[in-house]
Amino acid sequence: MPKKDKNKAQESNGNATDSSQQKNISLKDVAASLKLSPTTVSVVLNYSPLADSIPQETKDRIFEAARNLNYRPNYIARSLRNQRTHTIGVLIPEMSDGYSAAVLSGVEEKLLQEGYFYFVASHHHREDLIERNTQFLVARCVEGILAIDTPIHHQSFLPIVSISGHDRIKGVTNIVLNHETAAQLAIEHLHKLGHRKIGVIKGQQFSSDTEVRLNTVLSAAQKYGVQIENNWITQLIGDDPSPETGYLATKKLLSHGAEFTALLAFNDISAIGAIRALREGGLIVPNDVSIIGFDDITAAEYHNPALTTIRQPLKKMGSLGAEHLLQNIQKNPADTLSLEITVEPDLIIRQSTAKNQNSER
Amino acid sequence: MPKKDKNKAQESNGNATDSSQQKNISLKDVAASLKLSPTTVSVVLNYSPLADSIPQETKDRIFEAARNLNYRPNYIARSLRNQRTHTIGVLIPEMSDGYSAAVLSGVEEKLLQEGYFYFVASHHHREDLIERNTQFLVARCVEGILAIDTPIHHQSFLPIVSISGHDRIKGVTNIVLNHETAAQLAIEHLHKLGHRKIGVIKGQQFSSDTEVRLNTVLSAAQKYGVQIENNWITQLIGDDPSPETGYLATKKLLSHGAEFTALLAFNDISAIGAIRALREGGLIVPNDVSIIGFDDITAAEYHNPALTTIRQPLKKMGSLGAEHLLQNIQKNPADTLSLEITVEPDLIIRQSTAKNQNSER
DNA sequence: TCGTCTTACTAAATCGTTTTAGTAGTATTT
DNA sequence: AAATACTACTAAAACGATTTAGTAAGACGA
Repeated sequence: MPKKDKNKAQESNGNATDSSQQKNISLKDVAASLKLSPTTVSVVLNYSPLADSIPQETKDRIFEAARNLNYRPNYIARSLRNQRTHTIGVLIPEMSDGYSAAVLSGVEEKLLQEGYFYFVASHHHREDLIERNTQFLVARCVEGILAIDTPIHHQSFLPIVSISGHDRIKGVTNIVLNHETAAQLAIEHLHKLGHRKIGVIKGQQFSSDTEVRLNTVLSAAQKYGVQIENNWITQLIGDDPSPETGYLATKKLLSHGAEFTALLAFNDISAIGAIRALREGGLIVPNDVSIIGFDDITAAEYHNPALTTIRQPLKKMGSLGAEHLLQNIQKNPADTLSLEITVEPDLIIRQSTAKNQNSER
Repeated sequence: MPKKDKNKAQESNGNATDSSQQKNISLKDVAASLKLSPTTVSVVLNYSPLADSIPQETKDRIFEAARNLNYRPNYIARSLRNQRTHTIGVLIPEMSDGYSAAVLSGVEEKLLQEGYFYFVASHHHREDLIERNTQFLVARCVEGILAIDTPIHHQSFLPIVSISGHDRIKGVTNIVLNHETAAQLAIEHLHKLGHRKIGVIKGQQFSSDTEVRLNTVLSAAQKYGVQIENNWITQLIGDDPSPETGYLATKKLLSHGAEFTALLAFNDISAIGAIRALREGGLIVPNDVSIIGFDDITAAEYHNPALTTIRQPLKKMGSLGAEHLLQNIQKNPADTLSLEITVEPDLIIRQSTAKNQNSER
């Protein structure tokens, strides 16, 4: 009776087409094809210690059958049983602003390495969407949440890691830039070039870095004896992710004749807008005004003039964030303490800053 | 015996802290608290037609209990039972190149609207990673795959939509730019400005648009009587996503003294690199050479000079792709036909192109 | 020879839902 | 007054894995 030995999968697959056709093979099918129980097959395929007593010969048969039938464990069933989804949720303000994407690339690399996937949800700086998306992610059974440049107000039963967030919440790990060093690098650089009067473009209200950035810059300025008058400070308005906001902010600054010799922009995007506004005002960068950006996005290097900027290690911040989130997931939620991890900025000198040539001002 | 009426959830929650503490409430818990069966609770909460015979009063009690206990159905259990994950997989070359992010923002918007989430996996143009990531996504039980600028070689039992892909595979829906129009817009624009000798920067070998882009440009050039010599064509080499590749390609072009008056770059990134190379070669854009980019990434507008470019509606391509993928998922896999959906490019005129002033060449 | 150990497995419970197939009890029809 | 239909539910199977708690058969020791 050789016919009877034919296994199920082969029988069900009438014409021998390529592998794209057949219905999914379950553990039960593999077990049936071997006349073993699902239990045995499961423990063997999972290298469970329970399989210690199973003879090697049987194990080999099981592995072979699994291969031949192209058995792929059903992730959903496994997740249900094990109460692990190996999935995390990522909250970002905006997909297409460059910043989030840079951080995400670090996040992705680390997560994939560890067998995790992630869901992304963007909230466009709207509080209600942050709340809603968080709930969606929790409903999807993510094991933790990574909040990129996104304010987090309540603590949660899920592990949370916040990247460039500025709320101190119990149990939330923060990945932040060393803002003191960043401000110091910028001010020191301009000071060395002979600038003593500096204008500043603040970030938008909603941007989590806005406040620290300004404060650290002001105290660094004081330390170096550099002058920053209140009316040399302007602010980005609105959530347009293009340089337009920086352009408008700088126009306003110029309109009341501020007399700084260098300008410190909130980020590279706004620095680019600022340069355009200055050029339209007849001021050449860096000859008349030096300008320094922040972040070091790709465009910074290839802008004309190439931007001097304070680089944030965005990709690294992403992978660090992912790493700590996974650590917290492993841990008992009770003993995850609030941690703050600081990464260091770099000063990248290019062509948008130069020696102060205004002997007068 | 009033004590006995206390329901489970209240009992288990010793001290009345905020909602962040309690363990998850299951359907069974809700049912038990009402002394009903899980069946009844399930049909009512799902508005199943089976609930028709349940009196309104009972329904109200059920809804109320669900609210009070803060019942959230377990997505995993539901997915297992219904064989639907409401999750799709997205393949991209690179997270941080701007292009993918722009498309993704359209994808995300559409998917979230329809209650779907997505997993992203990037492959950095490596065939083995494309293969591996696809398998990972399938193992995660995604309902379909969206391939962004990613070559797809085999058909699959899963619905696939390809955005800017160029393989025609049975059952795969393609979202593509109208490349003929794009080429025509570019050549026509340069022709109108008096340019008759045009250089071209081809894309990398691995980029799916490379071939069509060149072919459509060549035939448009022929149509308009514009000259493109073979040695005025250069190619991007390597997978550096920065303008460096465009810079190097253009250097090479200049090194053997090509005499074009306008240059058509593969994309905006390479156009930016090209401009730098030209400038270093003593050629001013657009006075000496006009240059036209492709894509219209954000940086294009704020570059100096602002780039004239052919805009691809990337976000729209993303949302169209997502839309069609969801449609194919609804359908019977047998009757999804190979479809090609074309989107239209726009010519965006800025400052990198100008009238041909080289009377001689 | 009885009891204990080891080997090589398996039955059944479980994760949290949805769905199929009932079942009492009452109301309506014939 | 029996047959039928409706109301208001429930028990149990199913989705596809993992894990707990066995069991039958043979080996070994006292």
